[in-house]
Amino acid sequence: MNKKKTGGRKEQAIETKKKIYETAGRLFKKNGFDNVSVDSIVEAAGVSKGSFYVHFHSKGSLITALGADLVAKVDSEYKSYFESSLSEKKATDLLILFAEKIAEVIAHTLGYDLIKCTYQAQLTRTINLESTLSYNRDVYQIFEKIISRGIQQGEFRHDLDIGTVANHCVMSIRGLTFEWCIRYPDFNLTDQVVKHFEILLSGLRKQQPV
Amino acid sequence: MNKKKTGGRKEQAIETKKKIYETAGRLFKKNGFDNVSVDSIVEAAGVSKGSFYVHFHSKGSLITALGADLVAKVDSEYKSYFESSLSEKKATDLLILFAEKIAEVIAHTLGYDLIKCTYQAQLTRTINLESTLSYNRDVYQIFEKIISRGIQQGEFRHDLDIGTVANHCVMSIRGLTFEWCIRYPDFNLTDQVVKHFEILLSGLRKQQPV
DNA sequence: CATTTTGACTGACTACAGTCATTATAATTT
DNA sequence: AAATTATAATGACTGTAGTCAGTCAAAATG
Repeated sequence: MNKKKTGGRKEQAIETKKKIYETAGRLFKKNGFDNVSVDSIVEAAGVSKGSFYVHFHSKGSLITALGADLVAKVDSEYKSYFESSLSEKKATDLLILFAEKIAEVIAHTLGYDLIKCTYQAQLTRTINLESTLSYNRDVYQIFEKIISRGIQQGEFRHDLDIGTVANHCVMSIRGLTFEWCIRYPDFNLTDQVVKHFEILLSGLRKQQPV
Repeated sequence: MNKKKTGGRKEQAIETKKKIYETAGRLFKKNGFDNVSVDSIVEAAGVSKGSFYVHFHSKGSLITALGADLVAKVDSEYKSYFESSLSEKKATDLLILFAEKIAEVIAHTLGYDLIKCTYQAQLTRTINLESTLSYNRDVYQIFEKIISRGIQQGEFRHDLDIGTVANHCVMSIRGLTFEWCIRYPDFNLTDQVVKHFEILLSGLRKQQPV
């Protein structure tokens, strides 16, 4: 089954992993994540099932890896946009715009199937949490910057703990994304995220203790 | 296998369902939700596997049903507490207290295993969403009352849409609970929920547009 | 060059959730 | 009472993720 054209076991192993990864990507794209079994992947890739598990901890971790690649492609694009807009726009608007952008990427670029499978994998703990949290690290940092800018510009309260707030922003989005998954398709993620951030921004209290 | 002591097929069916339900409850309690298979339940209950699926749509829906029973037991107790405290305490404090109480019930009374399995079942859509949302209906209504009271008492802004805000409160808790599941045990649900509601209450903006 | 070690690779295997054609029998109709 | 209908119950079956003892060849060691 193995062509020995490229000598070296290391190179061969990388080749095998790539073959599984690309075959899986193709099949997932064609049939959706739920309709592709590990058996069908390894058959199409021409490797054994055991080999699959040499290279990936689980089906979920393969899906997560594919997702991470997809995220990486999109990430850089809006990251630079928001960092360059930091001084031009109001932090309030920027915060909402950013949250909205993320929601759109989740709902349309990544899509329901991928997110659902990723969230399932996280619940079954078949993937290392790090790989997911690293998705969110960039997002977290942009939130930090927007919030910190908002404080500097006197838009936001001075007593905010930037890290805590940024963290809750990320968690809010992840939470709403979970809600979106379980209510899909009767839940507009973008609308709800925007609404949520508006509430978060303005608070409920009538008078602000400054 | 079936004793005919109680005549009537209906009664017999109810008996069978109860037997499965109680056996499952016992086994889950002993071994945890992840370590009990449908096979082991039906074997211990002395019924066939097919019979299990006559009475329950899936393993997840059985677990959800058990959870609903557990929730029902706890619910009434704190429900009355919060409704009776409505006029005595500040809405702000009550909102945080209530959110905290829910977090505690989730983390300690219901527990990680149950919640995780329920969330998994929701993602795989093996249960009807209604059964879960009905958990949250009571919670939702208490949030509505607290918020509405807060508006009346002049504590909260008048332009709030009560339904929307109450809904986002429920979603925040569910979202943070999901986060708790994937980070368990390195995430203190109660602390994070309280923190989140504090941010939600006070908002980020320095000045409140009233 | 000969030997040992490493680790990629294999595929039959297990464990599990969920399905379905079939059977048995209580309830209903004639 | 006999025939019909409805449905609870059955268990062998399917499809799937993940495992593991064993194979084999490349790399390291002497």
